[in-house]
Amino acid sequence: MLIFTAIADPVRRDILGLLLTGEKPVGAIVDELGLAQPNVSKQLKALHEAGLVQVRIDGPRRLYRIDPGPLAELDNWLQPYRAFWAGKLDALDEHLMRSD
Amino acid sequence: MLIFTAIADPVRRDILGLLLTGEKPVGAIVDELGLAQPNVSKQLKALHEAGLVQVRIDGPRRLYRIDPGPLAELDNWLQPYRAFWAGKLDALDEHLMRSD
DNA sequence: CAGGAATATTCCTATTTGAGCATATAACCT
DNA sequence: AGGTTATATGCTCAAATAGGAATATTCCTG
Repeated sequence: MLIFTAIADPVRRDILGLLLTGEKPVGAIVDELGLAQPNVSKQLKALHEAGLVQVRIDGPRRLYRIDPGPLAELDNWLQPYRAFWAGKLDALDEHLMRSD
Repeated sequence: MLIFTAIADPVRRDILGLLLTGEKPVGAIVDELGLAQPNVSKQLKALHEAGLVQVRIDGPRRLYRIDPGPLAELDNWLQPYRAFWAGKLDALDEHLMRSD
């Protein structure tokens, strides 16, 4: 699954948000999001296939954590567009630059 | 439509890519992507509803251009995750910093 | 105002996908 | 080994959506 498709789902974005504070077992995500466990597992599988999370086995638990690789790709995709919103500030920027 | 959903579609990403070089009429996008005109119009509508493009009427033509607002939001959403891939370079970064 | 070019809209269909539920697998403990 | 906890998988259904084809709308020109 592509990064773009992976983050299109709000549940998957919520999961990534939770993992910002560090790796978590599935159960913790289920508790915090109030969703059914099978659905959380399925979205975690999707995130894993997209390369957005990695798993670490800890006894009976699976600890999921963020793998930022695909997010860095997204950041890279975004790059050429940055000129557009940066450009909106050009007039101000150049004014300030000249004041230096 | 949310920005995340809007950029999940490859055709819509292609259209945004074409608009990087400036505003274009629908026909130009149709020619360059080799897609049927109604489909291009539909995806442009989706992009417009997502706030990703703006339209300017020029006679019988509609000139579409990028509106970077939602992309800036995406950039903002990405922000907390940057620490993760930046962190991967910390060891190297700090090493280089100390060399200065 | 008639015709033609550019674009939008509608209808239909096939595919995808997320949720719910039931069930299966895996690991730990005694 | 048996029971319990943690997680994954399979099945089915309903909703969303992209594409194709036909049609409608808008605007310019003569």
